[in-house]
Amino acid sequence: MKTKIQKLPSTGVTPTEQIKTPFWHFWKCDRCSIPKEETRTQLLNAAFEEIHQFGFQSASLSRILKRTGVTKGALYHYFPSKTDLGYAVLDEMIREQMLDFWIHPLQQGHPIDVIIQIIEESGELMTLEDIRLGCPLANLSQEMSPVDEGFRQRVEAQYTEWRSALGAALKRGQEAGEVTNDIDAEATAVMLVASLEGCLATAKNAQSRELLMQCGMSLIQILNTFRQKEGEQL
Amino acid sequence: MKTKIQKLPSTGVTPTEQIKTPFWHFWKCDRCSIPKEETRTQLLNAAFEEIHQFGFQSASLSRILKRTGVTKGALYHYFPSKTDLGYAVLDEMIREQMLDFWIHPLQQGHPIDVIIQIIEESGELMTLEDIRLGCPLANLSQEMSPVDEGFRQRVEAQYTEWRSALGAALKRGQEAGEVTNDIDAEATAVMLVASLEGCLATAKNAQSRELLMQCGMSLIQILNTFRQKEGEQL
DNA sequence: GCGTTGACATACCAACCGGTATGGACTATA
DNA sequence: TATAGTCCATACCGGTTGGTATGTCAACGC
Repeated sequence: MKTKIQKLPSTGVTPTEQIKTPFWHFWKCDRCSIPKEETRTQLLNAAFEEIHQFGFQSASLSRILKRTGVTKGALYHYFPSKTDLGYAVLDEMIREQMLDFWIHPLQQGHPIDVIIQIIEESGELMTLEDIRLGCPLANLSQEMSPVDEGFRQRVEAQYTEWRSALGAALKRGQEAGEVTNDIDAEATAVMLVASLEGCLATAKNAQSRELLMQCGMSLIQILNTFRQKEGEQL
Repeated sequence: MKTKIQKLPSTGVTPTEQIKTPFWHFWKCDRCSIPKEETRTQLLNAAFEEIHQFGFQSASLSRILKRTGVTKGALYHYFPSKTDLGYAVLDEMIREQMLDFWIHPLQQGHPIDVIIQIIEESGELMTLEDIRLGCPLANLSQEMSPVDEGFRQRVEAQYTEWRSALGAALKRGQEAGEVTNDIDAEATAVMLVASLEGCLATAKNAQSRELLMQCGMSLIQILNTFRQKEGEQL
């Protein structure tokens, strides 16, 4: 059984600032759960930020080294190449947040309620900077999928996991009589992920929270049409 | 009044191959309407392809020059910088196809029918290569919006135009009693563009036509719920 | 004929890129 | 105490980048 991060008792102090960051915000991994800040972790964090800002191909190793104060020798001690550094960011940092943010919450509760809640919360909590930089997974996907097969497959694995979790939740909802049988759970999951990422991309280019909210609201409206109407359980 | 490209009388010869390429296919501008292949046009075409493949930042001027056989002197004669070359691709090539593909068709007909038709046609007509490379507008948006304000604004202008055209069409449909008044035309337009680009991005990373179709079908299903039900015109 | 202009061509540049070779400090083990 | 392995640090490398300075040459105006 996996332990999940819970809301801490209000001590008045914000602890790791990792608590209130949902939705497309799911990647906000910065300095999350640092056992000790070893060189590798530092590099991973800096690489994440660099890639998030400039994309992978335009990410500069020397800039990463400058940020961290780490030397090139150290970097190439831990990672055989720039590409592998990118893979590590994808596998270790981005994936972790995806799990916390979507996969785990989707495992229980009324699926439509859960999804809507994640959307609403996150729409409010995202900073403009978050909006401006966009979803790291989507960024890497768009940039790297035609260029590097390794990236493509890793990203695809994460999207597949996301879609599966959504699809399973919807199907569970259908069996529980909470979700209409009019929809194909799997196809709807595909569409939902696409639309969510599309909303993020839209807001990113517009650098507009308003557009993000508007887009989210339309999605929520659609989600509500997926509810099983009262009195027509099979 | 603008003249539109029509289906040519069937002479058995494919004329400019520009005819059957709808939907997210809308950018397929390659060698479209060449008055004479002057150097500038050649550069523009090659730059488009290079950027489409590698993204703008990783697009290589020397590779563009190699492809075209044009020299660097010529390039810098027509374009003051790499960035301006990118702007030109955006403004002259991508925009043209956006107009042909979405803006103009949306100006008449039953809006929902028109949208569905574009989706269906294009889902079938896209090649795997098209899917793999994704929508050039979305690519540039994702890559450049956080990095270069000039790109961001130009891309945003095109998205705004697209959304406006969709929103206007939906509103027209509402007034004509074809589209339900339950939806907010503008918000729905925002969501539609987001979802369309999301579908494309999904299929791009998966390199899967099947996923594209699945995603498109879900969207079409949603679009159909926007139809005004019979007998409840106000 | 003569100067100007547009349309290139050639050569060159500093900056930066990812990557590597070498070596040294420290630690754990034999 | 010798040896091996980990964890880096420094110096260096060839290749590529976007950009520029200079030159050429035909066309055109006068």
